[in-house]
Amino acid sequence: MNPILPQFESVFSIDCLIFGFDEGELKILLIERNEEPFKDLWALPGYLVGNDEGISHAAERILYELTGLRDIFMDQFYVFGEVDRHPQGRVVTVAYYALIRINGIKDLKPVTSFAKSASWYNINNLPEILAFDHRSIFDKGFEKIKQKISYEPIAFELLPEKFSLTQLQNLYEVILNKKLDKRNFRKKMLNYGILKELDEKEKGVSYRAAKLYRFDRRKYAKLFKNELTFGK
Amino acid sequence: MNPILPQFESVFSIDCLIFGFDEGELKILLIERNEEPFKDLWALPGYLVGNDEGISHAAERILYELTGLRDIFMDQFYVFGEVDRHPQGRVVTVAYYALIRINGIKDLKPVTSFAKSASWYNINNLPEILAFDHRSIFDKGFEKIKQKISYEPIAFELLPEKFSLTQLQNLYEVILNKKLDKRNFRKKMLNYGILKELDEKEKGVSYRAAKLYRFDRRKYAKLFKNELTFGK
DNA sequence: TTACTTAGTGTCAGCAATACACCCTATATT
DNA sequence: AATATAGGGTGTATTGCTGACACTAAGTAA
Repeated sequence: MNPILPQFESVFSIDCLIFGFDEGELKILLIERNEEPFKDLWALPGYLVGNDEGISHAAERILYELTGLRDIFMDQFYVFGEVDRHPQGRVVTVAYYALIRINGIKDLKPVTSFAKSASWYNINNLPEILAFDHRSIFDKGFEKIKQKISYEPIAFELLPEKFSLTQLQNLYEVILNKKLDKRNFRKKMLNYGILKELDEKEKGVSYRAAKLYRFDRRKYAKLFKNELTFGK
Repeated sequence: MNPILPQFESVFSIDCLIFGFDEGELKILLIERNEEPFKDLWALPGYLVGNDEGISHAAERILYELTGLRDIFMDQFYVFGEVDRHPQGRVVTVAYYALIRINGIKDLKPVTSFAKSASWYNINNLPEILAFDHRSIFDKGFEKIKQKISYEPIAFELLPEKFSLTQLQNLYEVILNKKLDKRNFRKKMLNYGILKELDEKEKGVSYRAAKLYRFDRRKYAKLFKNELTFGK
């Protein structure tokens, strides 16, 4: 029943937490495995690192192969290296998160043979069981994102180029898992001075259209002064 | 000149940034290599992870072998996995930082054969050249510590159990690399309510002795509410 | 007793964080 | 044309934290 796969001594892999924000929901991309072990279970997309391939290169390659996307915001956040985390040998995995803009690309075709499908899951509604230790990887990565969103402008990586303040606030609310006050949120965001107000408005809504903004990377650089809590 | 060492295909190692605070200076522990490659150069203490050994276990073991210390505050902070970072093969290294209390243990005897000595270096006065990519590892790790000290109570891991506010402030100043105002620092620290004032005073000083404090882990738990910047 | 060295303390101003509720505007419906 | 609907957009008062700033207190050593 369980076909014996080639045994390996010690290899590295990359596993990716690919976050996307769509229709007010924060989602991650999972693949349905088509191979043992954990055949038919959902897993984080990931793959082995080549023998002559740098870790960060591998991460970008694997993301590209799965999503067709390049130049994506991604960073490693933890290494999972317990001896028994892979039933067939020693696999140390470097976990990355990636933040992508889901525009039209909701349904990604799995490119790799070991997956039979890929789909987006709301982070509050993941499959009960994930393959390997992928549940812990998710937990740890989501924690990081939560922390990071409070002091780095990662939210903008998840939104379209042009977005409304309401969209931005929704994203913060979903990640932080709490309601924020609309007036305070806007005051604070606009005060940072890192948003550029555009001459455009939302389209296709059946109510008053909201102004659109763009993240101003240039101005953001200035904000780097507030890195540290202590003043004098 | 350069003896050929056994070639390996793909292994992983741990490298440790071991921070200590002593006599008002922040230091890290370096070893002087006794083996090629980079013989006679200074390097971060580290070693290969065993084939049947978990990453975190290896980190603790390696730290123990080098310092004789257990139950130390340590955490991984980054993986360095470029193909050419080790001249003799593919070595992916998981970098950890560890924070230890230097009490009497200033001079550690190297336990491993590949080191001929170990010593503490002031972080502002490291050797010009470190082995491998250890300089980048230091830079990245020190950045993390800097950030972390502003929102997690890691400073206390570096101080003795009982410490004065002046000691604590010195440590912050050294890590953040700036002078802090004494009154503001004390006000802020004491307001957090995570310090327990003791009935003891400094001893052996030739001036007015300072009150000693202890970090109150229990009360700290409460402070976890301030994790996120947004209130309502 | 004096000199020296570090410990220890309070206030004010400015700004950011929070709490809170109503009118505006674009579209869809009748 | 009038009305309903749904989300867009706005201001103020309070409170608490941050940061600037300088002198006295206490202990030791000579």
